[in-house]
Amino acid sequence: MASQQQNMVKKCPECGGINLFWNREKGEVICKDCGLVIEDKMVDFSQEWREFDSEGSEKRRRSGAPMTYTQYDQGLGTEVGQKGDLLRLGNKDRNKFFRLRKWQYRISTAIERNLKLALAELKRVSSYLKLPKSVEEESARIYTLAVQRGLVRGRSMESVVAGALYAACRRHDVPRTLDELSEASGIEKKEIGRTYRFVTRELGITILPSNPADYIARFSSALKLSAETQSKSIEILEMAQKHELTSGRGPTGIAAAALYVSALIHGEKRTQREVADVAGVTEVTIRNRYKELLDKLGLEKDIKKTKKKKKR
DNA sequence: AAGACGAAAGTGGTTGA
DNA sequence: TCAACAACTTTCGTCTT
Repeated sequence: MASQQQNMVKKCPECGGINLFWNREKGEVICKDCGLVIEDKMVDFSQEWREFDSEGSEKRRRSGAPMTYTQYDQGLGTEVGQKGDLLRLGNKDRNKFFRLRKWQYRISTAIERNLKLALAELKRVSSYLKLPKSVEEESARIYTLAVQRGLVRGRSMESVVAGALYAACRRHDVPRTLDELSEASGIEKKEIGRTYRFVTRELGITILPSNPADYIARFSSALKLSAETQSKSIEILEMAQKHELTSGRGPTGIAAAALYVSALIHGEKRTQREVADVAGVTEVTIRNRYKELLDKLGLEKDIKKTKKKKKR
């Protein structure tokens, strides 16, 4: 959880300058000395407050007691308001009772019902994808905000749930591909992408382009590759980034190609088809990236070496 | 026969006038 | 708002192992 906050950038890795500018809108850090855009894992923690401030001051009371967004009533009781219960309560609890009822009163029944259904769906998809609890929480929060803003209108509930999950995955550096979300939720890929973009834009959530390296571990284990192959592919990725082969390209394609090359080098050959399937890209894309990697990084020798070794 | 490779046409999204 | 554009996909034919 805290890992994302730990590696904040203090110095520019390029020129060592400390004159850094944090662009909150884009979630980027820019070095004013050399102009380098430092891509660091960064989460904008500020918008949570902005969202609630704009809703009204009374909502800020949620700071304090831990609440969970994965329950539609946020962990508070649902049967608040039964008059019979009130008589049995002491003074202290009576205050609590009034607070809770006041809280609940503010939530219209329509939103409540929507949330109840949506969060059930969210949990279903989340457990299907084996997502960590933190991501589930985050996506539930995003969805709740979306509902409060009326962003669900005109869109299917399921697609917004999928969009929120996708956004949460990206923010927590546990990326799932759109294909995986699509399979788990039964929503079309482009629909998820659309609502994802819409929701994040409307809520002012900034999301960094996902890092290809984040995919490696998952793809690697899906292909049953060795740990050496895995770490080699990370090395390849780092080299590729230095040669500016990664910008503008789909991260999954790059990760897949790096893994494919790495597997060749270590004599753990997988077909392009196999790698393409787990990465959710086509063989053609892998071929293109693969070719670029060989051209710019001069990896041909390494591959030839392992071929010769095999013959002996 | 299966996998690797490459060309051509199509798709959805971004960008710039 | 529309057209140009880049990245990626689909499809299909050819070459290699």
